Amino acid sequence: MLLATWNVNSLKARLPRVQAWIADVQPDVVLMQETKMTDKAFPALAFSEMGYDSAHFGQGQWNGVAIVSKVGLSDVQTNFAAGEPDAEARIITATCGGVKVVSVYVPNGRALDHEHYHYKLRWLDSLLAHVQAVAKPTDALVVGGDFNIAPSDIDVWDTKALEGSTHVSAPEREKLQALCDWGLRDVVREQHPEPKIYSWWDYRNGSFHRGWGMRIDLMLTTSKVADDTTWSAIDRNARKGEQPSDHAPVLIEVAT
DNA sequence: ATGGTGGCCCGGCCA
Repeated sequence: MLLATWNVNSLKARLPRVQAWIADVQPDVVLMQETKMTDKAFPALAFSEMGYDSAHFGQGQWNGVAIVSKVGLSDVQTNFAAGEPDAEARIITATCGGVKVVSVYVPNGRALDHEHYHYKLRWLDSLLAHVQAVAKPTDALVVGGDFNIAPSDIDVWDTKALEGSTHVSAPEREKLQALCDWGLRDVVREQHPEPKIYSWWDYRNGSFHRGWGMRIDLMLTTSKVADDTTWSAIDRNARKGEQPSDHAPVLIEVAT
């Protein structure tokens, strides 16, 4: 079972690239973020024509998350399953091929002294509560998406350039660690200890070509999935060419 | 390295 996560940065703008990528890679499940569209505008037909079921939680201009699957899609839950619902469309959960999957778009945070950063930290608390509500650590669970957190310094191109900014601060990394303490594992990092594996590069400054990236798109899995993961990768080729997203897809292959 | 891009939708916000 091949599962992917991809922040597409507008599914309207990216649909040709997304369709071409799916046709090429043939993933079983794709978790998407930043679709930036309403549920009504979501191109479910484009996916069903390719053999995929889909579920979308959108709000319009910003955010928006989706799950597409060719191994079944049921038990769809939009928003948090516990506590106060988020005002924004950032999380959707479903069961695909016997695996509980969650597509998440964690708030960016903007700056450490910004209110949005506190929203980010609260959101990560809610994510832990959500995970605890929908699964047990012994279940087969994948929480994938744009976490807007680089788990450690090896996940950024230059730690000095990022001092004092979001994505690398201790409080948000501790929230990520809390998810791992519950039972989630960063399976891509486990399989790839090497540096310079990034999933996002700013559109500005020629960042992609200069290698100025961060690994902020993660596939966190419980051990039931991690122990059966035979292969994983970040498809940086998808960051190249015409009208790319600023994020690359992250993939894991799980033996079934 | 604090914007030289690219989304949103059409002036400025957001990433």
